[in-house]
Amino acid sequence: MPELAEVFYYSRQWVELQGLAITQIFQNTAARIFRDKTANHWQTIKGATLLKSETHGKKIRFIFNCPYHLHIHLGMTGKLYQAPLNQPPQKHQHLILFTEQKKFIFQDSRMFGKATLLQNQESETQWQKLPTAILSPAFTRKEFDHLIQQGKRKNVKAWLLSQNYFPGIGNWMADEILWRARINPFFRVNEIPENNIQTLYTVIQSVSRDALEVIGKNWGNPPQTWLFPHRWNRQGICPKTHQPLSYTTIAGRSTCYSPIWQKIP
DNA sequence: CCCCATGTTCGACA
DNA sequence: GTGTCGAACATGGG
Repeated sequence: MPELAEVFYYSRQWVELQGLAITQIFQNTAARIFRDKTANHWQTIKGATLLKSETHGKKIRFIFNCPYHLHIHLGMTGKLYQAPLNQPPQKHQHLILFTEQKKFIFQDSRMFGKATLLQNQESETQWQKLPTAILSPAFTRKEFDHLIQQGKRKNVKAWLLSQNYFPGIGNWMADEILWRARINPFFRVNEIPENNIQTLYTVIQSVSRDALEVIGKNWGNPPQTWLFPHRWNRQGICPKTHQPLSYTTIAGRSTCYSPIWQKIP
């Protein structure tokens, strides 16, 4: 489920961990989410305190006052939340950080997510190497043109889904972006009409911003003026044309678009 | 039973 | 080297 805004939302569910000392750790060590065995020093965060957390695209990291940082990727079904200490354990809770007051939980049924403990220096190095965030001032039109050059032969949807280029964009965001920019998802990047390029550049940023505003803060429901609420059932109606939406598979992902609105020239 | 799923990675192939 | 495609990962929902 999690894309840019959902990942941010979940990262905030652990915000109250900040300043609390971790008294105990529970790990379902057999769970696939621990498959990156870069460090096996999980017990060192026992007694540590969370200083801060941050997200970048779909990645989250937690910085403790100890030699290791916790990196989390939520995969398809991962979620972070807190619960009272006396709440009985639930299925698929693979990592639990206990404090005196509450427990902080990483739950993931399909286990495509990941939890990794990285030495501070290694964590820093990896974080510095991440691509330009869409909402950072460095995401300039010039930078965007560079990404267009790199992706020109690719299918536009596959290109938007590349985390190296557009960190945080996932399947529903890619569809929302192409719909708002009126670009047909079957296009290749170099087939995008010239006068749609600037729109696309703008829309990538506005969809990211809007998603964070609506979903990132309180998991609100996006308005009916977005493609979002119409794309889930197979009989959606385009809010622009009031005609049925089309459903197909592109780049191996389910794709929804409005055929007249996102017309082929 | 069937098909589908908001993610990523890897191998096969044109 | 490029890009595309399908499968795989593991589970639950309709």
